[in-house]
Amino acid sequence: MEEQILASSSSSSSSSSSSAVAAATMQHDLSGSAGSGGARYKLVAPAKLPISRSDCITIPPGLSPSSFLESPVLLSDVKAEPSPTTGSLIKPQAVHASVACSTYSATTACSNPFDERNPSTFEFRPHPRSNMAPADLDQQRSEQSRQIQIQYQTVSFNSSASVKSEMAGSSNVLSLSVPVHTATSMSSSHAEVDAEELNQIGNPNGGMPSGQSDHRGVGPVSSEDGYNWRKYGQKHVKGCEFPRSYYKCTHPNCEVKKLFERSHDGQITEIIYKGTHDHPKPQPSRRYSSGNIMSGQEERSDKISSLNGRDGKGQKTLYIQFYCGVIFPFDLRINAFFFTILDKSYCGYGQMAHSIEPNSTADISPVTANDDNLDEVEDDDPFSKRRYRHYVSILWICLLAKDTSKQ
DNA sequence: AGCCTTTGACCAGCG
DNA sequence: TCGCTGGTCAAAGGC
Repeated sequence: MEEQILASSSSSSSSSSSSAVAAATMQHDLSGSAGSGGARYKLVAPAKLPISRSDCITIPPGLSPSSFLESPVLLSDVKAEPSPTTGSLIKPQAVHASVACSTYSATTACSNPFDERNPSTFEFRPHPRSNMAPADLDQQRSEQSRQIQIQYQTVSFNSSASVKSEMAGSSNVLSLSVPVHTATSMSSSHAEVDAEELNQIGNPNGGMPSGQSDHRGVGPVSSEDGYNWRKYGQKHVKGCEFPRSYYKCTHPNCEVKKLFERSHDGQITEIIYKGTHDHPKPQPSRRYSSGNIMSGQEERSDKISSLNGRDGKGQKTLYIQFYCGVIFPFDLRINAFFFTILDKSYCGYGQMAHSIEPNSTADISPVTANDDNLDEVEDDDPFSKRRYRHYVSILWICLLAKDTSKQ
């Protein structure tokens, strides 16, 4: 099998490209961080990216992701909904392109509105339209000292569809390094890569099966790229600070392998994919088993029900997962929008830890797009301009939270 | 029972 | 041939 490392260190051309970027800018620079004492990562610049910032949908200054919640959305079942990126619809080229562009800009929007200076972390600012009671707001203000924070997990951008096609043409091996700021209290800091859409795109946690440094059996430590992987070896490679783990795709006759290096604190420092899946992603057989995908209704209700949980210390830990998607008025005949999740990894996965007094009645209500917008979708006039005013809109969804407190 | 991780041993390529 | 290295195998054990 011809194998070749793509996106390996640093092609100068990529570093000069403004679009190349994302991944590069999110990489921790290893070479110069020897004295930092922090996590060190191999610098693996992305391959040349065919997309450029200017070509993409851009988010005007001052516009927060929450603004996109104005977009109409049909989100009864995100997973099942046919859409250009779920693979259940044949995607017109134009639409495909817009997905790729939106992907990029969405990523940009993810970091910028929260903290442009530090793409790795941002503060979570509850949406003003959230159904938080005034008392809750007061409490929220009073607790600024323990402000809700989300550790934002950055991932490489070379997982755009455009990149995929370029990569697929030249090699079936992808190597990338991803700095991942994992939530220390949860093994499931994960970003997800739609591997079926993006084929072989590395994802830190994403592809992370239960690693040896994970707490086995605790939390979703699954193959977040949608495929199932089995670890078949681990080796400490010379020159590498951390051991390298070897994984195989568990699908019969699938020869795809992936390697990744993981630091002691759980951070993924390098991922290498070898081969290409010649099979669709397996259906998740159980929660967290593969890609932690459940039906939208099921997942939401599950997370909603968990919102009120607290641990023994009165600490309430919420895990908020951001989704970013594109809405396509794909089929006017059936009066339906198709919401396509662009991949959570583009948007980040964050942990929000929020302290709530045991006796407090304050509960944080999730900022959901679907709640606000379903009514809009149910507009009487199926062809109203209002309905389709956002022909292609980026939508941010805060898909509720997961509480890790013991029930 | 099945699937997974762990881990030492084994194998192949290379200088 | 030998030693080194990266990759893989497979038994054992956990979940």
